[in-house]
Amino acid sequence: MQATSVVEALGALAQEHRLAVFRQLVQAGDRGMAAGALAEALGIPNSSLSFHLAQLRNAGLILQERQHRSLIYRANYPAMNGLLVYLTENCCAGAGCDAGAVCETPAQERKSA
Amino acid sequence: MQATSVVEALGALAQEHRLAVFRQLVQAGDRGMAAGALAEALGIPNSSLSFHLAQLRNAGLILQERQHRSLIYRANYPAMNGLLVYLTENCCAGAGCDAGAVCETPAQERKSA
DNA sequence: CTATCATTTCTATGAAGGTAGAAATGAGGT
DNA sequence: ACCTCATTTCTACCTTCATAGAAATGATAG
Repeated sequence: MQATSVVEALGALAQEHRLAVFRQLVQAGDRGMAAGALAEALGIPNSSLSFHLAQLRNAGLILQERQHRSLIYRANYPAMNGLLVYLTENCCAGAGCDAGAVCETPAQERKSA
Repeated sequence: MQATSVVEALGALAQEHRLAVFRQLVQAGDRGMAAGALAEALGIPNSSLSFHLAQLRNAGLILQERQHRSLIYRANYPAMNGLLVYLTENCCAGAGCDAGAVCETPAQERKSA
């Protein structure tokens, strides 16, 4: 991962609403959530939410997919991991720190569970 | 860790220079670095760097300590871990993701090594 | 107590980010 | 074809952030 995209990703997360959106999607898992559902769940006006979703998407942190009438958003887990790894790279001058992926893409719950 | 402080921490890191500073300190380990050394290493004017250091410090990501004439800065590893953990909390709707501390405070290199 | 050095605060200026109502878009259903 | 609904783009406003030179601070050494 590159410094520029890390800054973008961090900047995308460094905002109350966007952090809430991202976490909601992280917790929603592979199933994702529609823009409208997010807006209602978090109490954010549609136009504002749309702005924030665009930022998160532009930063590569979330993925968009149309499903019938709604646009479904999902967390991009590999991107999140890249971020975490970047921050801890070469950590502590090599003093026994293990920096690795924290969360792999969930595979075992494709619209079942 | 609380949402507000997470936003602050992410905001602090979401800037080219501050991210560079933080990584430099993460890599410097427990030994830390003086403000002047950082300014020179990263090619940032003193006054600008001071502004950024204050932001990082205010966000709780770095620690300050006077050592003779210089102010030494060190990464706050527990704070960093809190951040990483927060992002991955309740990850993937409980689909087998292990979110935990990635880097503990380095203990084995106190001004030796 | 004074000189010196590292660092911070002050200041002004320019750029970027956040908000939310209203209008526009674009896909689906009938 | 038409209507409807979900979502996005447009717009305008205001707030916050980044920058860096110059002056001020605060600690140490002599």
